[in-house]
Parts: sequence; C-alpha cells; structure tokens
Amino acid sequence: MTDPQHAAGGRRLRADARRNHGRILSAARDVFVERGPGAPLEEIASRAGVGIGTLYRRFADRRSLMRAVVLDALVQTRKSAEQALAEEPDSFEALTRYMHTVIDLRISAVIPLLLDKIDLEDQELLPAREASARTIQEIIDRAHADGTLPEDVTFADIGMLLVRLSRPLPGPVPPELNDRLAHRHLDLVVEGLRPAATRRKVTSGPALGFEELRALRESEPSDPGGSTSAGAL
Amino acid sequence: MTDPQHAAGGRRLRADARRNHGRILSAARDVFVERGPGAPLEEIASRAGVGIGTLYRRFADRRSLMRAVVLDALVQTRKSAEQALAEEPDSFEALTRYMHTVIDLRISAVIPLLLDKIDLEDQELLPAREASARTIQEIIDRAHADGTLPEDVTFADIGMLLVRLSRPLPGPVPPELNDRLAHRHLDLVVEGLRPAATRRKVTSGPALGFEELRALRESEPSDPGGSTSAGAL
DNA sequence: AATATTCGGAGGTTTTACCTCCGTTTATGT
DNA sequence: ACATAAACGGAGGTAAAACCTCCGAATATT
Repeated sequence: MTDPQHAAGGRRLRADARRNHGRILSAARDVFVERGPGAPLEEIASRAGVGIGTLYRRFADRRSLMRAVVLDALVQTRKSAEQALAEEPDSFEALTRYMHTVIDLRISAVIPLLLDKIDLEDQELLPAREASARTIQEIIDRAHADGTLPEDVTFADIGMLLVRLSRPLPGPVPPELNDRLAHRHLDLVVEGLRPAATRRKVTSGPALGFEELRALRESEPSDPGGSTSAGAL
Repeated sequence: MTDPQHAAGGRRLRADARRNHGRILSAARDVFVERGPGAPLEEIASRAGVGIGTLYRRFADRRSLMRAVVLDALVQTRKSAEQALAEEPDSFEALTRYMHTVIDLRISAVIPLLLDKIDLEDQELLPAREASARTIQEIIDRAHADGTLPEDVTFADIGMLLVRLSRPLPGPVPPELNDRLAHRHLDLVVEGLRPAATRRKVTSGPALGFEELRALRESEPSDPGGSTSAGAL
C-alpha cells in the first residue's frame, strides 16, 4: 500500500511503526474482502503480524481503519490507471493492463464493500474518488473512441467485473492459485467464450450509467450512506 | 429449492413444516453466500421468516443444515444441466442457457463455500456430485466437439466463472439489481470485451484440469476435507 | 371437535470480540 | 555504546453476540 511518511498527527513515524502501519492496511484489505466489513479486528492484527494494541494505537476504531483502507485503494487505483494510460499506446491494451494491475493489487473489491460504512464526502476521500474515476473513464473513452471496446460496455461494467474477478474464490483455495485464476478469468472475459465468428450484441438489459449508480447510493433505504459496487471506482 | 416430501425420519411432514423446511433452505443458501459459512443461524431463521426453534427442530446443527443446502444445490444444478442438454439443440446455446439458469437459482457460489465444511464422501452427496459433474461435462464436451467453445476453456473455468458471477456484489446493492447485473455480466463474459476481429488465445497460465482440482482438495494443509471452488460442481 | 404436530421466541449459557493498560522491547540521535 | 523517547504486544476485564433448549400457544389433519 501507499507509504505514509507520517501519521495523522503530522510528525514522522519511527521505521517499525511505518512498516506496521502498512502491514495493517494490507491485512485489513484482505480480511475485509474475505470476511466482510464486520471481520474481527483481532484477525486483522494477527494477519498483519502485530499485536492488537498496535492496531488500536494507529486506528482509533473500525471506521478510521476502513477509511484508511479505502483511501489507500483509491490512490493505488488512480496510479494504476494513470500508468496504463501513459505507458500503453494502444487503448485496448491500456484497458486490459489496468485491469490486470488492479487484480494484482487486490483492491477492487474492498472499495464497494466499505464505501457505505464510511463518510463519502470526506475531504480526502472525495477528491481521491473523483480523480480515480476520471482517469478510468478516460481509459474507457479512448477504447470506445477507436472502436476496440464495444460502446455498450461501460465504466460500471468494467468496475463490477473487476470486483467479481478480484474477490477470492470461496473455499480453501491457496492465495497464490487464487491470483493465477483471477488473471486467467480476466483473460477469458476479455476474449469471451463465444467463438469470434458469431459475435453478437449483449441483450440482457442495459448497462448502468453514472447517474443510475449515483441514484442508487442516494435512494438506498437500508443504508443512507450507501454506494453501488462500481460507483466506488 | 427441492421439495422434500418427508424429513430425515421418513414420515410425511405437515404442510406448514414442509413449507418452512424449504424457506429455511433457501434463506440459508443466501445468507451463507452473503455472510460466509459462519453466519449466525438466527439470521437464517429470521430471513426465512421462522423462529429459531423451528430451525433447530429441523436441523440438529450447522453442519446438517449445510449438508442439506449443498445437496439441494447439487440436485438443482444437475436438473438445470439435464434440461439444457435435452431442450437446446445447439450446443453453445445449451451451455449459455445452463449458465443463466444456474445464476437464477443462486446456487453456484454456495457449493464451494460449504463443501469443505461437510463430509464429501457422504452417501447421498457423492452420487449427487458425480451426477451433476457428468452432465455439465457433457454440455462442455459437446460445445468443444463442434468448435463453439474454445478447447482451452474447461469445466473448471465454467464452474469458477459461475461462482464469480453468481455471488452478490458487495455493498448495498438491491437483490433485484444484483440478479440483473449477474445476467448482464454473464452476457459480457460470453461475448468478450475484445472486438471479434482481433480475437486471441488466452495466455495467462493453463486451465485447471479435473485431476488438479481434486489434488487441491487432498493436499490442502489447513483443511483436510477441503475442495476447490469448481471441483464442487 | 379432538389431538398430534409444529411453531416461536424468552432466556440461561457459552463463545467471541472489544479495547485499555502497562511492563518490555526497539529505533534513533549523540 | 548509551540514553531515552517511541513503539510494541498481549493479558485480561467488559460488553456483545451467538448458541440452543424448553414449553405454552397456534395450527394442520382426521
């Protein structure tokens, strides 16, 4: 994850503290994805290889940990997108490279999972969300523009497919295999199951647009702070 | 879910009991998928609209509930596969129809999730697993045979893609939208993201074969009764 | 209407998770 | 090397959640 030179308090952290901060963040990312947003903080601590006291010293409560995880994920998402855009001349290659990178980082699933538990309008979160959404949208726009990505495949589709692909499979699948399979399945999605000769249009209902994704968040009855999976990105 | 004319004891159940048995089974399927195999049984009961006492009367413990859920899912999977095979003349259509049906039934994800918590060699489970695996394999074989499904897309790939597609997205997504999106994303997977003209082979590592799936189950260090996601089907 | 079945959920018990506190360990500047 | 401020870890008290039995009330069946 991103490497914070200093804690919330501004002053520079000791080296071990900085290392642990990072470990906790990435353990939290994994555990939240595997066990849900209510996962025991003690499991996160032990997965990070630190004591529970250390976790509580750094993050006052569950929410502030979640906030840090999401912020970190948004920043990494944006970086991946920017890099793909800058370094891949072919627009479709930029898209698939971005997608593979996001799977490697295992960040995609955690964003929608946690977004409705934290304050979306947070001063840091809001710009991070917008920046990453803009960049991804640009990747997609370019692929649409030169016809390498079908017009009816949207931002929301890409985001949600990434969520589906980056979640670990249920059951006792070793982590390394899980990663391999995620990339393989992404390739299958990119290429499609149907033989190229008989390609058709997607018929099972329309894509979700930006506005509909946002509307969902506003109108969700159960949880007023809610968000839809791909609106997160 | 399947409609058991009689409980474990053999005698016929009263009508309300039979109805509740079914409700519990399908609530359990949903809750296990959403919250993991350790989900509180009280949530299952309340989601099913029955008292906790009713759940415990019918299922002595968590394992026997899990066993019933998996058995039910296996039977429904087999039925869907048989029907697709019997009623769709085109082999690729049979495959996609089977996949859409499995998503409707919301059963795919629950099987790998629970399989390592129960006894795989159970007298009823084992034949049910074999029967459903055989039928699905036949669908795939036919599509391979007439060239409508690429040879390197295997049984395991199809099973695991179904797991990914049928799990509900994380975050506050209304159930009805979740279902629509699952079907839409299945269509995207079938058609692929890449434009037909430039179709390539999948390069990110080999498919898993039957044997490797089984080997995983035997050799898993953490949980000796384990199983891999798609070996379940 | 009689009666055998099933239902529901209150509540006692066990398990799990939370989170503070403080004696020990470690990084860092001199 | 030493001093010392910073950070660590986990024991254990407290609170919350989940388990699961039991029995009076409700319902299907003949």
